[in-house]
Amino acid sequence: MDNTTSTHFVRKIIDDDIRQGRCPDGIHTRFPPEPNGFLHIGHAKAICLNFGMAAEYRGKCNLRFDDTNPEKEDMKYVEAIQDDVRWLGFDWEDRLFFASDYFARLFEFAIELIEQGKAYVDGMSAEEIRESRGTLTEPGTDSPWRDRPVAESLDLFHRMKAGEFADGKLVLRAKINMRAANLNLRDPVIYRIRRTSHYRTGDNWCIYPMYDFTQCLSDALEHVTHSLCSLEFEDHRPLYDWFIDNLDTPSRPRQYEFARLNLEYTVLSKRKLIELVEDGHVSGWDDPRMPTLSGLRRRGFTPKSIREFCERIGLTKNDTWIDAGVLEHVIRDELGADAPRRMAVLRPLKVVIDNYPDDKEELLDAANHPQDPSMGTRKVPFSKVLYIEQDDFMEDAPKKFFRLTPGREVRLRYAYFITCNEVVRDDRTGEVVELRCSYDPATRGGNAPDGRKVKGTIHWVSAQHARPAQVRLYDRLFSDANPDRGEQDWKTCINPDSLETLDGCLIESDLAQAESEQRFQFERLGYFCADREDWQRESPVFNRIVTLRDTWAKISKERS
RNA sequence: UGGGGCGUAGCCAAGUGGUAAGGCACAGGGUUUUGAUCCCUGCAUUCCCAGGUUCGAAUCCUGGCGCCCCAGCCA
Repeated sequence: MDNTTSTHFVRKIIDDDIRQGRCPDGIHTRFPPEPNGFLHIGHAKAICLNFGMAAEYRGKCNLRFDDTNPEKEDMKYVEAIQDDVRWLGFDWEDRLFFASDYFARLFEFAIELIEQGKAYVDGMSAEEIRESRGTLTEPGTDSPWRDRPVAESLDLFHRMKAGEFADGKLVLRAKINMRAANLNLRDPVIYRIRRTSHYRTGDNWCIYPMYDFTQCLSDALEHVTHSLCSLEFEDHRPLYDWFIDNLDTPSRPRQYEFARLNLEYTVLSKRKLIELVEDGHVSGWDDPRMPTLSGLRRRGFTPKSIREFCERIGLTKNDTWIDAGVLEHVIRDELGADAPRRMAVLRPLKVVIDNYPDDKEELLDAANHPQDPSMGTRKVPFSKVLYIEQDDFMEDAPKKFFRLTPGREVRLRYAYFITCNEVVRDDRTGEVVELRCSYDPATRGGNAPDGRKVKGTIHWVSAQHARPAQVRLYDRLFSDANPDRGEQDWKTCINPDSLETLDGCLIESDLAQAESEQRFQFERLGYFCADREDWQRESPVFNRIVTLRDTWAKISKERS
């Protein structure tokens, strides 16, 4: 295990700030989601960073909903987001905030700006504003309203608030510099009229502040010391600082930017995730194939594994694409150590042990975790008719196949050595429907007293004791590592085989007693989780979280 | 042709003038009643390129090149 916690650049900044005595009251961060969608693994990176730094430096981290756009936001998202942050393992204590709670303060700040002659009410249309903004290479031009008297702007702004103007008729703009090389400084709009009911403030307001104005001032009001955001806001930092420098704020926060996460074989843009949900490509925000936290949770990922993932991917300003294998690795690593082992047969093939008494049954000892005796053992019932995995039998087996094949002996895990003597086929289809085998009573438990070895060990269940279950096999949602690459529409590379539902699975009987969200290793297959939504004792449903590493699959794939 | 960032292995990532950490992936070997786990071993003569400074450069200087972001009354 990797024990080198990196001193990434944010830690260095904080260390330096502390050393220089810039944070006398400790460090204070915040996670500021907009409640317009569900949180995904990319947000987890930000959450772990913000709450993580606060915890590490014994500071505080607020949860603040950045809800300044009533057209997109909704209460159902604020609830889902809180659930997800809590599930991830973080606690904002009594510091649950909403930017919308600051609307009155923000309005006052705007007045303060106008009074200083640093903001003005503009009467140009959205199109006119866009045209006068200039381009990347050409400067913008001043609005004819730019030098409107302070008193007039003040009056107009109050009347905007009072609802005297139609949507889009007027805006409040910061008076900075229309010729600035940084477009964000070309007199940005800071308030717009939007006669839309807000999910929290209702119809109290018909003017709403913009992000740039809201974010920095909210940070200042909350005494945030380190405002961590993603790289696309780097260009906004001068604006962030401009508001703070020009207003009488209770504190002086600083913004720092890091690169957002890109993960192979998925998409992490809110717009695209919404589209996947709304167009029915997935069953919902919590579909186990989704990179959302609720999706990962339903799939069976643990909060700890997500946190570990966020630790491993590092924190820099580089554009990064994280290998899908990293996520698989962290969950295998955790569950490999923690998950109790059970046997389950996903695609059953009937096996009859001819020389085993018809009505006999016995209970065999099986370890719940071979590497961790403290997890104990259990009794597994054995009888004449069993089921094994179809993949564990091959009629014309290549040399390297060391599972069951006619005439060869294998071990049934924790049970007996068996030999396949006869293959029974369906008369019409020719399909193998049953294997007739014999067992060696001396090999009870899986060891031969004469010391003979078998190369293969396979899992099994007893026909009369096993319970039926549905198992859902998940694969990556996209067939291309980067669905946005090239000209193609990202939706053309949605993997049509990302979900396979298996209905005739047979599981050890005690698995049917599991609680929803309980995780197990199905030996030789992978890690599985009792579905959070659909699990029922009468009809168990398991989701495959991830397979075990499978060298054989690799070998057999190379052969074909 | 503007501004802001970023370039160290297939993917992440340390390193800040003293001779390229670590993880993932991959390959080989050992242990094994899970083809799993675990354990070894290998995996950048070179840090985007080219010059320069220096006894010594991924680190400093100069000049190139490449990639990402910005022209919402979104965040």
